[in-house]
Amino acid sequence: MNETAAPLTLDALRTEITTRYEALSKRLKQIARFALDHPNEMALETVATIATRAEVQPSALIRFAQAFGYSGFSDMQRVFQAHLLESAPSYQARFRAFREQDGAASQSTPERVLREFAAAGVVALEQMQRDPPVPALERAVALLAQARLIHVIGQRRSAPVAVYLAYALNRILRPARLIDGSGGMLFDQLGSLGPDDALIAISFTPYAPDTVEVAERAAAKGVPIVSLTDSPVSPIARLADVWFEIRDAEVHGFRSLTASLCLAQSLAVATGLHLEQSGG
Amino acid sequence: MNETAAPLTLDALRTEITTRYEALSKRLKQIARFALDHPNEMALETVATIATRAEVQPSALIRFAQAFGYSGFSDMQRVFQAHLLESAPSYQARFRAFREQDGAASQSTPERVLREFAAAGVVALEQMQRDPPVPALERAVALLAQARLIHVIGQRRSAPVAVYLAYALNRILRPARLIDGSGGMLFDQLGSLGPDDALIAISFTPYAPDTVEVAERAAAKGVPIVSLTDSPVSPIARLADVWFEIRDAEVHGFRSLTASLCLAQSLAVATGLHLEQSGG
DNA sequence: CTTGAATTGGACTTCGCATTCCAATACTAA
DNA sequence: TTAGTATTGGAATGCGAAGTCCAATTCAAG
Repeated sequence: MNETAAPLTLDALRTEITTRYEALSKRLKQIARFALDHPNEMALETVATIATRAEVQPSALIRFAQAFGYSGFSDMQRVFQAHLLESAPSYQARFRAFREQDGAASQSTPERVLREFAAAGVVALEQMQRDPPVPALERAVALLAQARLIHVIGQRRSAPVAVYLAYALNRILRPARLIDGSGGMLFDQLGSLGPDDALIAISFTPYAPDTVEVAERAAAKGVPIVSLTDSPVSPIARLADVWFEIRDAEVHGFRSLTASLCLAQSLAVATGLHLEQSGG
Repeated sequence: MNETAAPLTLDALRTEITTRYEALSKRLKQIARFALDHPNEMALETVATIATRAEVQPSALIRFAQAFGYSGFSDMQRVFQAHLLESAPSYQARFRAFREQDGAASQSTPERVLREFAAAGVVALEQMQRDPPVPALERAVALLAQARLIHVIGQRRSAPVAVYLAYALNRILRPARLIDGSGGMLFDQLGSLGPDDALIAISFTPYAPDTVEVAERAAAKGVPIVSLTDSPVSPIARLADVWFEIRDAEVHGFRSLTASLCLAQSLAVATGLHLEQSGG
């Protein structure tokens, strides 16, 4: 048994394995090679399975893990799993990692809050950059470019996004109208909705009932719908012709709007450019 | 038990979950959402752990897997694991592909626009993180925490920020009122303004005249003002007790709102935490 | 060879997991 | 309401996994 502290990252473990490789016994060398060559199997398979693949005894794997300071195989396996998560496009894991690294922080100073929101926003935007919803964007742009009048609805936390879209669409000369239900006339505003129009609906859990109902009525009238929402099973996603799944981070119980607004802005500007380029 | 063949890929499973979602029972819906939202946990964690996270019974997870044609949970989990393995190596390649393509930018595709906005947002947020306006934040929080009623004004591109602030402040139980001038009653809404209140004014070049005038009238009445603006020489910065200089990036003639909203959000949440911590 | 130490194989034990099952509960329809 | 049905919670089960241990084997040194 070795007394070194067990490596916490796969990189550290790799280094450790490499440097100590020559000193290992025959069987442990065999496992070391396998671990370096097949990190994914190390992350996902059971001891028995890996033992078979590597052509060693299960117990040898436990010894190997213990030789590198882990309490057992499962303990070491976590390192391999964590690595898999990091390299996968999982922004939640990375965000959690960030917050934990931030660590000691007992108090929530305004500065800390700001830093957290900024960090969450960066992660969300990077995620969106890495994995942009291209087909949806293109279809949405085409749809919005030819609509006679674009109606926009979004309530509570989605209201700012709706307000922004209405503003931006008007600026690029696409007639847009915000359905804000002021004066209790929410559904009265729907009178003029027709199949030549388009509706942009924005809603996140818990979905505002009014938004859902507006989308339902519009769908019934054959109005094309573009949805910004958070899940494929959202009520407004299933009604939509084009829908975007937006993963905004949540800090202190408040969802960020960073990704939503970035998408809204892109939608408006891309529509504008589309019109320009097609001689609009 | 369902007789459909169990989906073999995560994409197929996602589709299956989505289409059958409405027909699922309450608990199964809950699991469906969790599975769609946290594919990585589904891949790596044990039934017991996932059950805890998703707030369901372990047995419900087995039922869920079986409802989708799998023999048990472990069977379904393999699909999530396979996906993790696939996406892990490819992510690096995709990222590289993006950066290379970035160079030869001839056309403005929707994808490019989205990427530009995301990149601009990241830069703005990183700058804010690097150089956070701590003293202003702290003074603003103190000011907002003791205001009787908080009035918020912001027009055009600043409107979303104002809408968001009004929403968020109300959520943390700080009475807030949006001055939106609907029905042409902009200045009529100022009647109740008093020195116990506070005004948050948001405006960027070219400064909306109405916003400036509201700020001026408020200042004349001795109302404390917090300004979000873009320059120390902005008309609403001069009038303010606390002001923030926000440098949001501009892409294709459209200023991003990323930094503004990040600050707005931090302001609201920090105020909320301040009240909690001081026993409000 | 012989001896002692290190390494290894593999049966055994223990523990924790996925899965089952049934009683309790929540719905639904009459 | 009430009866019947679907859904759910959670204890009980059995199985398979990780981890232990010791006898067998290999290796090194004299």
